[in-house]
Amino acid sequence: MTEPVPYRADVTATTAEIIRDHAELEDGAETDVVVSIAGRLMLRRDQGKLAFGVLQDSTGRIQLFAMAKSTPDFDGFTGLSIGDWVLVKGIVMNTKRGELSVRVDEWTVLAHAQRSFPDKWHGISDPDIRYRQRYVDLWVTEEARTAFRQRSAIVASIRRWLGERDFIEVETPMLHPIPGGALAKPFVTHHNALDTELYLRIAPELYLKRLVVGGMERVFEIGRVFRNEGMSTRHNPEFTMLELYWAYADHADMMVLTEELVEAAALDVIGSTTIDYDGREADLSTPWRRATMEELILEHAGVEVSLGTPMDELRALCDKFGVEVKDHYGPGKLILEIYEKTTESELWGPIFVTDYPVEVSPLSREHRDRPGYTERFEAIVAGRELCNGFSELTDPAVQRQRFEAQEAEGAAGDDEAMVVDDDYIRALEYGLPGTAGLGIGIDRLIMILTGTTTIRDVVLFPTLRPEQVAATGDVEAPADD
RNA sequence: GGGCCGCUAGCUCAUCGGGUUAGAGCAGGGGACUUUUAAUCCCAAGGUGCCGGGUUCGAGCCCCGGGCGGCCCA
Repeated sequence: MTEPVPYRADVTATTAEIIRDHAELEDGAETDVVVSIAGRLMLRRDQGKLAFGVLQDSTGRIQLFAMAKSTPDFDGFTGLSIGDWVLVKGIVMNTKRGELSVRVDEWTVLAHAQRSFPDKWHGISDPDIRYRQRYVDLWVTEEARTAFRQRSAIVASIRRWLGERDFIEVETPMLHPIPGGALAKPFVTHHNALDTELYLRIAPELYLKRLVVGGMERVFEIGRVFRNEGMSTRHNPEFTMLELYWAYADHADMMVLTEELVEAAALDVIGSTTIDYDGREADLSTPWRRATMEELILEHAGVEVSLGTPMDELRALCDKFGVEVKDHYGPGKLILEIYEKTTESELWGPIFVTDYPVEVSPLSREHRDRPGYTERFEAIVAGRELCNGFSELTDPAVQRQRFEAQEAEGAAGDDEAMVVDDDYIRALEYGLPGTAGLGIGIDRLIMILTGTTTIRDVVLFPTLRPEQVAATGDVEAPADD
């Protein structure tokens, strides 16, 4: 047992409030304003019969000023460790050198830091420690605090914006009997009571569209999805997705909504539509450019392709560009592969890439003017794939064919292919009006708006290999298998 | 999965053509100091050099295997 800490503390002010309310205080002046503030002691400078400290709370930092003649247990105060939580009560004052301070007239330890805090100047530079011990990183890394505060603000802004437009927020299952709604490998788990396999959702899509069938004309969900795939600076196995569905609207409406939503979030949180990202600028102001996938392939790869292009020609192009293809790939898949290999990484955006082939878009409705293509778009913003949206496929018979085509791909070895979801088809049979859908990667959006190039810097606890430190007492060693 | 790079004290980093006892700052412990700003000064302490093999009279350093991380690629 270590020393007990108080159950509660009476805090009357934050450091930010004090700084805001006393900006004009003259050097050496004292006020009669008494405050109680709490936080961690981040720095301490003992000076004989005086001591200075820096207290940090969730809003900022302020100096503490202690005097041997007036601070109770002065020696105890100067004996505090960096990282200790303290409650300090005293007047607001300014030192002779003009540093706004709280005089330590009373103080209480709220918790002792039993472990040494990181270097007070360099902080933590080891990314592994930053991610594994976020509880320390958040104290010592200003950028981390800022990023997560902004993350919260962005999500709140999106919720508000959608609420103002009569979208209602829902929560659909994360445990799916059939993984669906995206082309991705799921995590598998087991439900004991039902004795059945369940999958962590790879997308909420099919449930949300069931809700449109159920009469929820404008519906959205912000939640975690899980994909059992590799990790990188832009992929975490679990990430946050916004999906929304809008009855009576089509993909063109949805592109307008998308660009307006992103613009609004940027203005709301960043205060600007111009962002610096990875040393380059992007202008998020509406409208964004729209171009078909094939137009963009022509621009960037210099080749003209379409679903009418002979298969051997498409295969030859894939070969030329170094794309690995499988025998069962149709022309739509080949065009997508060419796009991804030659064009996608060249795009900076914001831009809507439109008219994806039916073959690679099993849930999208066929384009009203271009057979074989869909009314689907993805947005590229600051070189990142940000979202995916389309006019939803509403015809149950066609949806069944698409699912079956997917199953055939699965049989051919594609482990990301979809399987038939009979209940979803049953829902469509009850009638789904023309509806537009959208999925936005919230983590990616936050990266773009906050200028962060690693998803791990916008996810509080990114997925890491489990730590295995035996004997140090840091982490229990896992039992041998 | 492949390539490159890294791993030294709680944290940030040194050290070397293989050579007594692996250094420093910060943090932590002692002490000095009545206006500091990463305060300063003095003292003491702090290490399985990621792990396991190998080469060598001698390995933190060279070689092999493994672990973890980063970046790039698939």
